[in-house]
Formats: sequence, structure tokens, C-alpha cells
Amino acid sequence: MSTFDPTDRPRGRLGIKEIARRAGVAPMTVSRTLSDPAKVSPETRARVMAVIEQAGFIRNELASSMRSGRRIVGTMVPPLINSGIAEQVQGMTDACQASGYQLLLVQGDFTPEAEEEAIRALLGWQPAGLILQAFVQSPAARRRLAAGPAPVVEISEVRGREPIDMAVGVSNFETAHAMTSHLLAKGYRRIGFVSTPVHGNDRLRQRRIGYRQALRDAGHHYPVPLEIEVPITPAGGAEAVRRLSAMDAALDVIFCSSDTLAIGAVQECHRRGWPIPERLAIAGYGDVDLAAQLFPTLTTLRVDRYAMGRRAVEQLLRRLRGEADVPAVETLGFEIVERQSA
Amino acid sequence: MSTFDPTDRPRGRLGIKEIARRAGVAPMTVSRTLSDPAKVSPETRARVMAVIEQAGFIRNELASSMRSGRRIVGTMVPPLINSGIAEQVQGMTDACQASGYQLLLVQGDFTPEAEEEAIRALLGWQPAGLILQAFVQSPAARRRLAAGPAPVVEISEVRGREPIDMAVGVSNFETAHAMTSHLLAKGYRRIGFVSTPVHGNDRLRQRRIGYRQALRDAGHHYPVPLEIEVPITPAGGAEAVRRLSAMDAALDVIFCSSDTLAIGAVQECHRRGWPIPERLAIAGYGDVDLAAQLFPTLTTLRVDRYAMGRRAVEQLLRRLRGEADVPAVETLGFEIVERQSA
DNA sequence: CTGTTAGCGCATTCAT
DNA sequence: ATGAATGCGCTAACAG
Repeated sequence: MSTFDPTDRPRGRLGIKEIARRAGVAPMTVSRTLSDPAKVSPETRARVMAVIEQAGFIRNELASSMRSGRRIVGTMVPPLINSGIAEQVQGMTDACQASGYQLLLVQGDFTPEAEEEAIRALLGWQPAGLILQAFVQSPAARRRLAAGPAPVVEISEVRGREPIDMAVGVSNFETAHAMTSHLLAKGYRRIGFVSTPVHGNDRLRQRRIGYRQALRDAGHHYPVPLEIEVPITPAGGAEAVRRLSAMDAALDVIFCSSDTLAIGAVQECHRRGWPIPERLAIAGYGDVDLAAQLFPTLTTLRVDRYAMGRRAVEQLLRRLRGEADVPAVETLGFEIVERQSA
Repeated sequence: MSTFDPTDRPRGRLGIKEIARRAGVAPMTVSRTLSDPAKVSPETRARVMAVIEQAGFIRNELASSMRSGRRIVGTMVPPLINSGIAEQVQGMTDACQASGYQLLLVQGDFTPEAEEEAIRALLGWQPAGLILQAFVQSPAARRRLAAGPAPVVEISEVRGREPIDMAVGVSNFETAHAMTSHLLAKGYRRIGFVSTPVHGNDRLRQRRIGYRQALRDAGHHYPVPLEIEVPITPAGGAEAVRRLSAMDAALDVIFCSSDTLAIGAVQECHRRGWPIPERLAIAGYGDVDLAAQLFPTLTTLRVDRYAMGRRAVEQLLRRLRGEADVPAVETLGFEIVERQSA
């Protein structure tokens, strides 16, 4: 398969040593040419680079990382199809690629045990740092992470909980409180709340608490709590319309904890011929691309997930560069995007 | 007076050597306990495992991989927010985690140069195999991959092009041909085609060719080709409705090369008060979650992207296990899902 | 600016 | 069943 050029008959594996031999320098000079070119004379550098190019040599990062700096960022995230997570991962990869790090990805719907296992696996690769999106539930894992040398950024709820190390995120309490208050200010009185299962998900829990608090702050009390949990799919949103409207005939708006649900809810209203927002209003969370294009356009809460991903990596890098005063918790802003649906 | 105490502060780094010291065995025994427990006596194994647990030791995979098998699967994919890619990556991570591999992710909208750079970066980590979704354009990169020791699976178009090594995917020509023929069979006569820019994207190109061929096969010829390119967003789908309906007043259906576009197109129809499919029908590609929940439900072409991701990893593993007759090209099926929109 | 020495943490190989 | 020696490919630290 490989084409052989008589001039580069490899003696042994194609390593830094072989390149050195061909260029007539010491291995160390090749190493320096790669990692600190300024310390090599221009002529030598050119000669070495030429040989590298010609041979198609690629440095073994495994070996390199063992002796010098770590160049892997490990990350654990919930399922990517969840709205927002993909954008966040995109922010992370972009930031990593820009600074020469590689992203090692673990992803899934983890039980506490699986989560612990996943973190263990990541740590084995000696990451320069970790970015964790799923709430780390296992105390053992939290302890291990805190004790380890790798900085950790949790992309998560920034309220109340003590981060393992650093955190980037929004106050989900605040965002949900703001949206609920906004809906109340617009005159809605019976506000339903639908989320995917909050169990083990701090962010969702905080959103629900924010919703409840806003109702209380405004002096509202519902005889039956208008809160339900559904699967994280558009069908879940449709289900929410069915169940919540059955729970309270006076229901006038549903606050969905994600745009995915909101979009599904909107479709169900169309199906029933319910005008939005007149018969039932819908509010989302996340501001995905589709929100602005939906019919009717979706009132939602915008959180910049891409920026979250980027910031998480940047925070990690600042810590790795040894910068002083890297804030432990970075709170990002949010914005209520008022459109037609509520 | 050093009494044996496993809770000892580590002397030196916490490595296999330190574990060995605490357990009173040789480092090699610890290594074996981890990678080939059967070769260690039950008592010794238990003792070593206890120390490992107790100390929270995690093997250095970097060092391990240098000496023995590679445990990284590298992957390069287009932006995750593209419909389908996220599911595919999910399939890959699930399959990797199940077999003890880790996924190193590179992601983005690559120019040929950036693509070459990204592949280079992946190869540096000595991956056991590579899964590439973006079409590898650079001949240099293709040559390098072909020459390297790592098996490569391209998730891509399976028609016409010679894979670097192996391929998993569908015939985009066939899928698009089938959908177009289906629309013709249903009586539509003026079929518009919208895709995101095909430049450098073999899959999209094949879809367009399939569309054209189906029209030709049915004896259709449009004075002005009803083909346009738009950005890969719901707004792009809306744009398609505007532009295509302006190009041909008799347009009766739009075949969108992705569900994202189709969903945007449907919203634009609602905005115009155009009944779907009576005034204008819409067909998509991909069958995302929302397709079945949309109002009206979306006629689309289902391709199991999650399975594609899984299969890609499985094919890699089979090759790595040295199985004979691993097929070079694995063609997955597809299905036209007829719903209300067309 | 360049080379030499030593060793990162583990597993292969060969001993016992 | 266990251990000792050796080296994977690279680079920090220290010459020259």
C-alpha cells in the first residue's frame, strides 16, 4: 500500500530519531523544531521541516504528552440530541482546536455509576483539564476530581451548589424566574410548567424552583400544581399540551423547559386548531435556530450555549497558563426573546 | 519505623510501581491484574485490587497505549448542529464506550487545508482507527491515511467513489432518486430541489444527481432548473419557498435535502397561509424526531444515522480484531416515510 | 544554537 | 504464578 521512495528507506519506525538521522541532526533538534522553533537556527529548521514534510512524519502525541504538557481536554456531556448540547460541544471543539488541544468526548445518559466510570476513563488519559456538563453526582467522583491535578469546569447551574473547581453557566433559577415573571406581567394567569425528568438534573430542578418562586412572589397559588415531566422529544411537548390542558381548563400558557418541547407543543396546538397565543400561549427555553422561524415565532429565553462551551475551555486554559484570579464561577447572561407565541 | 499502611501518602507519583510497593508485589503483577486478571492468582488479584481501589489509582492510558494496543478512535465530523450528525456521534460514542475505546473528536466546517490539519492532529494520537464523516478532499491526506496502519471508515456516499479503506453509508443517489420518483408517482409535476451548498459535499451532490436522474427517467424537463442552494438553517428552508415559488408559478412540491430545511419551509407556508400539501407540498430528508410531530407531519426519507455511527465503529473493531472478510463498503437501507406534507 | 543523558509509566519478553 | 530487565517515542535538564 505505501509507496516507497528510494530516498526515504525507513530504518526502523518513522520517529523523531529517523527524521534526525535523515536531516543529519540530533533527535532533540527535531523535537525543538516542532515545539519551540525559535530555538533552532533558521537553516536547521528549514532542513528539518523539509525532511518532516517529505517523510510525512507526525509526532507521537502520546509519547510527547508523557514527558511534557498534557494536550487533551476531556469532556462528559448528556446526549447530544438534547437541544443546546451540540452547540456547546461545538464551542468546546472550536476553542480546543484553536489552542492545540484535543477533545476527548464521553457522552450519554449516565447513571451515577456509569458517570463515575466515564470520569475514570477520561482521567486515565491524563487530561490537561476536564469539562463536565452532566451534574457529577457521585461524591467519590467529586472527591477524586477535586484531589486530582486537572482543573475542572462544570457547565451547570451556578446557583447554590459549590463547584468542584470552577463553573460556567447561568442561574437556571433566575432565568426561569424571569420568564415566569415575564409571562405574569403579560397577563397570563394559569402558567403550566413542563420539563424533562428533573431527577439528577440540577439545572432543571433550579428552573422549576424559579418558576414556583415567581408564582409565589406574585401571590399565585394553584390548587393543583401545573407541573409535569415528559420525555425530551417534540412528542413530549405535544403530550404536555394534552395533559396540562386536561388538568386545568383555564390554562393560558405553558412554559417549556426546552425549545424542543415548546416546538412540539406548538405543533399540537396547530393540530387542535388552537390559535397561539390566543387560545394557548407557549414559551420555550434555549432559543434554537428554529425558534425564530417557527410559525408563530417562538417566545423563548436565550442562553448562548456555544459561548458556554467556549468559555469553559477558555477558563480551563487560563488556569493552565497559571493566570491569577481566574474566577471560580462565571455567570453568563440571558435574554428573554419576546416573539409571537407568548 | 515504617509500618505498612495502604493509606500512606504516595511516595513519588501514584503509579503502578507505587501500587506494587503497597501491595507487596512487583509492578508487573499490578499490570497483569489490570489487563489480564486471569494470569494472576485470585488472592494476589484481590489484594492488588483492594490497594488500587483504596488508593484511587487510575492507570495511565498514555503510557499503556505506547506499549500495547491503541485505545483511541479518532473522528472528524461536520458541525454537530447539522441534523443527523449529533445522532451519528451518539452512535459512535455508545459503541466506543461499550468496547473500551475513547472517542477523540474533531469537528467543524473544514476547508481542505484545515481538514488535512485536523487529520494530522488525530493521527498524532496513534488512534486504533479513524471515522471520517466529512468527505476527505485532500489527496495528500487520503494518501497518508491509506498508507497508515489505522483502519479508516468513511461515513459517506457509498456510490461511485473509492473509499480510502472502508465505508458505511447510503447511496444518496438512490435515496434522492427514490424520493423524487415517489413524488412523481403521487402526481407532483413541478418538483423543486433545495440543498445546502454542494461544493465539496459528495453526499449532497449525489442527492442532486439522483433528483435530476429521476426527473429524466420520467421524461420531465424543466425550462429553468428548479434547484437552489441555501444555508443549512430553518431560515434557509423559508428562503427556498420564496425563491423557488418565484421561479415557477406552477411549483407544486419542494424536495428538501434535509429535514431542517423542510421544517423551515413548512413554517414559511404557514406564514403565507398556504395549505400543505394542497398549495405546496414539502418533502424532507433524514426523519428527525420533529418530523413525525410537525403540523402537518412531514413526509421524509429515513436514514438511521445513529446506526451509521454504531456500524462505523463496529466495522473498525472487526477489522482490528483481525476478522476476515470485513466488507469494504456497507450500504445501509432507507425508507420513504409518507406522511401528510407530500 | 545544538547535542547528550536520563527517564516519563507502562507492558513485552524472558527468566524463575 | 510472579519477577527483572528493557525499551516504546519523546523531551527536561543540563552540558558544550
